[in-house]
Amino acid sequence: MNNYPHTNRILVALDCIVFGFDGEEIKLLLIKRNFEPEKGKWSLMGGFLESHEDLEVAANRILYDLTGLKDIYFEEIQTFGKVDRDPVERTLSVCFFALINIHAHDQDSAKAQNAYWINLKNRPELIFDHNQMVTIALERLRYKAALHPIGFELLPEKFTIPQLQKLYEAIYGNPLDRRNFSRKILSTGLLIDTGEKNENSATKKAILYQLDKEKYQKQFNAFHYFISEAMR
Amino acid sequence: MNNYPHTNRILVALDCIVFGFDGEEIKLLLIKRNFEPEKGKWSLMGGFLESHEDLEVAANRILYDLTGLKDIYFEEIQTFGKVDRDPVERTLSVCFFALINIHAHDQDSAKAQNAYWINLKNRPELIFDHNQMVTIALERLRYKAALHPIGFELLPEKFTIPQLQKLYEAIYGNPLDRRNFSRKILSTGLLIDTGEKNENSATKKAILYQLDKEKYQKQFNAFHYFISEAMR
DNA sequence: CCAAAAGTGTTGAGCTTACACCCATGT
DNA sequence: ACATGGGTGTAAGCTCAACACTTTTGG
Repeated sequence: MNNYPHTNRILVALDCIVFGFDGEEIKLLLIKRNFEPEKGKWSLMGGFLESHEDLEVAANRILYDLTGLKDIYFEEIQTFGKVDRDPVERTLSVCFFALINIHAHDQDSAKAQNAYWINLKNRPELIFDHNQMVTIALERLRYKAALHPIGFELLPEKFTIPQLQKLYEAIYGNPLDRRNFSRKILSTGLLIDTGEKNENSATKKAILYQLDKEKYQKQFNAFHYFISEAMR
Repeated sequence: MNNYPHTNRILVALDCIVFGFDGEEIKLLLIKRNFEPEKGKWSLMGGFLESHEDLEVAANRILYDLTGLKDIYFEEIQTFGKVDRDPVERTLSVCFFALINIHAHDQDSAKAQNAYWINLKNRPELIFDHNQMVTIALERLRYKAALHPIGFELLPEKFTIPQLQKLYEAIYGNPLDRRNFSRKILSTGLLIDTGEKNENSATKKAILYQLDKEKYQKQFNAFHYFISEAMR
C-alpha cells in the first residue's frame, strides 16, 4: 500500500460519556485514574483508535470493556481537536455519549476499569477538556430526548410511566404534569402494556410497559414526540 | 514533550460539504479532481489536518481556500472512520457542512481549486464515502433548518420573504403555503424591514428584510421555530 | 379508614391550517 | 386592463396546559 506524502499522522482517542439513571438522578460512569498522566484524578472512559479497527468498532470495544454490555445505544457528539488539549502529545478525541440501563451493566467490568457511578450534579472536576465534553453531551441528551424517544434506553426492559416521568424530570431538572405526561407518552403508541404491575410499590401498583421496538424504529425520526413543558 | 507509548498514529483529513442556493435549487460546491488518486472524478473539498493547527482552524482554512470567505457558518457532522474508506492509506475524515451565500463567494478561489457549483439533485457520483457524507449532510441540514433559523446563511444580507420561502421549499422538496409561511417567519421577530424593495421584479416588488443578528444569537437555541408543513 | 401514589377526564387558550381577497407593477 | 406575484385577514380544528376527581394499595 502506498502512502500519502504527508507526515502529520496524529494519535486518535475516543472518549465516552456514559449516562445512567438510578430512578432518581442522572449518573455518569467515571474513571478514577490509576495510571499516568493525571493519576488519581477523574476522567471519562476512553481509549486509542487502533490502526486495524473501524471507529465504530473501537467505540463498541471501549464501551464493552467498561460495562460488559454489547449493543449499547450511543452516538457521536463531536471530535475535539485543539492542538494542546492533551498535554502529553497531540491527540484528537472523537467523543461519544452512551445511554445504558444502570442495573444491567456488569459491575466487575466497571471495577476492573476503576469506574464508579457519580451523580451528574455532584461530579468532580475532570481532566483535560472532559468537563466541556460532559457539558456538551448533556446539552445533546436534552436536545435529543426532547425530540426523539431515547429515554427508554436508560430504563429496564419493563418500566412504568411514573418511572419514565422521573427520568425526564431528571434530564431537564423540571417537574412535569403527571396527567399530561402520561397522555403524551401513551399517544405515541410506542408503549405496550405487559399486563404486569410494579410489585415494588407500597401504594397503587403502576402498570409495567415495554417498548414497541418495531414502532420505535419506524418513528424514531418522526420528530418532536417529546417536546413539552420541560423545554420552556 | 513525551509521547504515549502507542504507535497507531493516523492521518486525519477534513471534508466539507458546501451548500449554496441560487434562488431555485440547492447547490453543492464540488471538486473536479486534477490530482491523484481518482484524478478526473468528483469529490468534496477536503484537506489534511496539520500537526500545528486546531481542528476548527483547519476547517476554516479549507473553507477559505475554496471560497475566499471567512466567518462562514459551518458545523461538524460526523467523523468517518472505516479502516478502508480511503484506498491509499487509512485516513480518518472529520466531516463538516457549511452554508454560504452563493453570490458572495470568490469565484477565483473556487476556480483555483477546480470547484464548480452543481445542483444537489443532479450531482455526480463522488469518490470514496463522499456520497454517504452528502446524504448525511442533507439530512442534517433538513433537521437543523426545521428547528433553527439557519436558512438565512444561504441568502444575501438583504432578502425577501418569497426568496426565503423558495429556499425552504428547495430544502424540503415541498411546496409551502405563502400566507402561513410569511406569518410564521415574521412572528419570530428575527426579520427587520429595511424599507427597501426588491427592484428586480416584473410585478409587485417584495420587501427586503435583514436578519436581526442580536435576536438571532439569543433565539438560536429556542427550538422549533420552523417546524411546519414541510416536515410532514 | 387513611395516606400516598396511579389512572383518567375536561375545558379554555393558543397555535396551525386551509382558504380568499386586495394591492402593486410592467406590459 | 390584465396577468403575475406579494401582502394581509379569518374561521375551524387541533394540540397543549392547567386543573379535579376516582381508584388501588399497605398499614
